[in-house]
Amino acid sequence: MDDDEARRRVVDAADALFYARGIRGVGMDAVRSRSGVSLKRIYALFPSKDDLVVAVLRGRSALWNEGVAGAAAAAGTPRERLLAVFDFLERWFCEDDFRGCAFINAFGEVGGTSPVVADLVRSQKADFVEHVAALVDEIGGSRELAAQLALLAEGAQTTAAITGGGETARVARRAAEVLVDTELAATVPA
Amino acid sequence: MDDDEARRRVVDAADALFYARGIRGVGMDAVRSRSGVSLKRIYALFPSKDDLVVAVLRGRSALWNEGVAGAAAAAGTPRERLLAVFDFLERWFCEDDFRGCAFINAFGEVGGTSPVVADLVRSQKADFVEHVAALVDEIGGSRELAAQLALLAEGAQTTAAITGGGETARVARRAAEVLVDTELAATVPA
DNA sequence: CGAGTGGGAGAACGGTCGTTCTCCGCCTGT
DNA sequence: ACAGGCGGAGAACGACCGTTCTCCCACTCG
Repeated sequence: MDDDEARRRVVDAADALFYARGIRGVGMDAVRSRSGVSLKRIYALFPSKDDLVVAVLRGRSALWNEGVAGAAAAAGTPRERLLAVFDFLERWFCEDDFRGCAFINAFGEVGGTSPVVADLVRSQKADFVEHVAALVDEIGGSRELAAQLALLAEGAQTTAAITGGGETARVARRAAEVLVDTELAATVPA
Repeated sequence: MDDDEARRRVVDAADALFYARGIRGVGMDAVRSRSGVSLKRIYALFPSKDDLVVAVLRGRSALWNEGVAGAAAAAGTPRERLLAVFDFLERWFCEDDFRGCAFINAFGEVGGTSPVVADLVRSQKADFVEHVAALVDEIGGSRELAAQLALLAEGAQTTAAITGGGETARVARRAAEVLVDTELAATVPA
């Protein structure tokens, strides 16, 4: 097993454990058992648990950006591209191990004491707003509309985490449609 | 100092500490130092840390319900009563120690391992949706509208926690106005 | 085939956790 | 004044944490 493979296994194991039990709720021994990589090797790859946490969040970030971009790419019209994020959320919410947004969870748990995690979460959320803003721009929407849609997406994530169910994503999508169509009607009154 | 006073001090201290550093990030010694109540007495009042966590969340729940109801009561029209929750959020977001919704934070941190916390958070969020639904009912809105407004409020809380700033609440409020007015125009087309 | 080395398993270490216990000073009742 | 017990301070305890270290096996290279 080369370093890349070991790294991947460790990050995957840590991601699943952190996500299920919280960061402080999992010890490095648990990461070792699940990944099958020795403690010595883990510490050779990640000098501290904090570094591992950062690697896990970076991985989540890449996965999220890829998923959101993919959902947009698969849609036809600019309006559908914008709303596609909520379809992506619905698929995600229905996964059986769904437990909310890992960034929000991490921020709530250690954001107050770990500046590196707090910054990472902040930049991830800022990236998301930028993504939405770019799609909103395609239909001539305002930056405020982008912020509103992002709010809906965040709310859907936490609500789905707590109350469960993919219906939450559809509720958010319908709200988003109203906001989008209202803005479109106002700025381009046919 | 009687038991009620001691209980209040312990819960207040624990609330502030848990909120700032996360539940697992604060030891019982820290609760003792901040509350000025001896460890022995704390354990006489709360048999375990879990019981203390539950008491803290119940206190937050009471405070939240009271604040939300107060904001609604202070507003004039039914529409303003419904939107008042976002004004309440704005005032809250601007407090300098604001760090998001304690229920969401607790759920993310220990919801996966502590069923009692998970249930408490679920019921708190369900109560909030009921509160919104009652206000929505006053203006003849649908239950879906209530869910959408709740989503906006949740999203505003997490977004404000991460990116900071009370502007988030105003963005959410304006989105809520669009949703409310659209529904009103559809069901009661003057 | 035999010396050297890299990596695995897991013990060890210092620290902190939640919880309990010990000790002691102080109030009470008579 | 004095016995008795209540409650406070904080030491003690066992468990677990993040991190490091030791030991040993297995493989490489000559």
